[in-house]
Amino acid sequence: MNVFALFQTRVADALKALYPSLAEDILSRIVVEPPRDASHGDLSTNAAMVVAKPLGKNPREVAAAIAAEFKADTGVAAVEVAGPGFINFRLNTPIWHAVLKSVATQGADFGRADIGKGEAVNIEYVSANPTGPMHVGHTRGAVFGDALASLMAYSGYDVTREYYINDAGSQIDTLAKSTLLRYREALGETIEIPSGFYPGDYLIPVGQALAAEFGSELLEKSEAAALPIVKERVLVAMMDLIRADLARLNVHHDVFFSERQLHGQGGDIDTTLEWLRDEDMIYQGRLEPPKGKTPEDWEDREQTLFRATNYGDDVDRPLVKSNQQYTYFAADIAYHRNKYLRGFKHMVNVLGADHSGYVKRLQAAVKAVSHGEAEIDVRICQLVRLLKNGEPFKMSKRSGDLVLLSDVVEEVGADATRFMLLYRRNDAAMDFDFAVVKEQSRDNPVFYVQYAHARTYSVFRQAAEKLPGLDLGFGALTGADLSLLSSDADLELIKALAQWPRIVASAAEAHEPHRIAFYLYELASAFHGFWAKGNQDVALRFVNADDSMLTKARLSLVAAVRQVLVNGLSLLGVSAPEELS
RNA sequence: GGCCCCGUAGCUCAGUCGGAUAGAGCGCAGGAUUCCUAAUCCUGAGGCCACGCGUUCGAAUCGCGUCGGGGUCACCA
Repeated sequence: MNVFALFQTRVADALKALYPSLAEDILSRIVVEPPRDASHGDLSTNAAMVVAKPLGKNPREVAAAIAAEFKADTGVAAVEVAGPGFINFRLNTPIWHAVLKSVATQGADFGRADIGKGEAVNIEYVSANPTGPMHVGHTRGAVFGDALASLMAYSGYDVTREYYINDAGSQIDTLAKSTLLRYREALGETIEIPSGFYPGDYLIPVGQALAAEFGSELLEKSEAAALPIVKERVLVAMMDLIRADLARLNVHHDVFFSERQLHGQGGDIDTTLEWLRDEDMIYQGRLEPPKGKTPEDWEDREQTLFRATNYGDDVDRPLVKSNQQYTYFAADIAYHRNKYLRGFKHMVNVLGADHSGYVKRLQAAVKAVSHGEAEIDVRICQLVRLLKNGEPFKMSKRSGDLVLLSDVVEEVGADATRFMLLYRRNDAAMDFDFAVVKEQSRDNPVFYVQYAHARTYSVFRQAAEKLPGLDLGFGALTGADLSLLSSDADLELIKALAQWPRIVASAAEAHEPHRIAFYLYELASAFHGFWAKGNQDVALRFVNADDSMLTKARLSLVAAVRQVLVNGLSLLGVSAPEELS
């Protein structure tokens, strides 16, 4: 039950009855939300101000007319016009008790919405090159994409979580060569790793596995013959490594899409370019060097260009390199056409800040290959600066100069890592201080929220102890007399719960999972606040040994808080422990 | 030089498809535990929302410009 959506509809209906000429798209701009100042009431709407202009009427006049429609409503205790034309509603308590009831009956589905209407959305995230283990730079995008996917699935989209494996470029050739060296090392040779190769220890076991599988057989082949075999093995090994790293963070994908399958004669890239040519989206031409500084090896040449400028990009983009291979972008156009042909009209890509220059051409590509039928939202995750006590972070590394994702998870745990990364807007750079994130204290919102959840279990333990005969089962609680929950403190907490569905909807629409994290913090705060009131006022305790009826009602409130905390934490992929150790 | 992101309390950040007196945590000052976990709560101080101009009933939010921080700029992926 979403109280806000309910009144949005009712206000819109009232307006339609009053002014039949109003267009639907104007009505859709009406917002019903809690007023900033709670003393203004429970709900507030800008409806009158939104429609006043198209109607050519005074906002306060319209507001008064709408308000009159609700005067006789039994659910509405008071309705008044305020300020420039806000309409404020104060609701009667049975509505809030109905919300509480619906949390119990809907359970994990309380907050689930159907804004996606079952439409397919493809969310691509991580897509790190399979050349080694995941490092911290990948972590934010991984967590963000994963949480966004959960959020959109919860909001009625048919979500596919996808990982694009960049397994076709020259980096992969270098990876194979590096692995071949490790293979020779495993056979007893002393090797030296040239600069430009991948020096990481993680290739040693791959070399050993090759030695175990092939003995010295590969040495007898030419490098050209051996490399493809090595490449197959090392790609599998690297993807296993990456999947294992992601699993540590509780990040998962449905589809791993290989770039290599797009290449080759008659492959998707060929057919896509042919199609683009037929559509006159490709031409042979020259590019201007970038303004400001010309690259030293700039070569003015005629090349195959995609008309990206026709679709909002700043320049047309090359599709074929000077060595006649396809550019990365050519493959990416084919890839996104493939997504479109698989039925995705909604796509989301989660990219790192270093790819922000890539956004426009990606949007251009999607627009072109779908004739404008598909849309792609590119979410950029800004850089994360690693700190320890305010100092730039260094730690012992197992490979290269990079701090690994697995190091971070080992150091602070998956829950804290995920929550902290999701407790920031994705498009703002952030600091990640290990000392703060590790500290299980008030500084750390993840423990604050988990503590609130654990406290709900504590309440039930207490109830079982103090009222041994009391039935605390689900059936008993749904039968509780909720009208006993009439204090301001009770209602305040229920109203916090009532926010959940609209928070989910707004977060899903905006593709902003951090709103979930902030809401959970607020709900936890409301719950901790209620708890503290019980210290002052016995009547506000959850457990009252001499009043089992009130206790039951309060316990159903506690159960509802727990349910919403669980619903939110599970969207974020953060655990909800019954006790903090 | 072009493009993208950011600039809000001492610090870290919410709030931004225009809405009422701009919020939270930390830090600072003070207070709460005979009673459900004080890993908690309550009170207080603290702001030209970087700056200027504009759009209108109304701007932290939208537009233009300036300043400051970060990212990025054919033939890498």
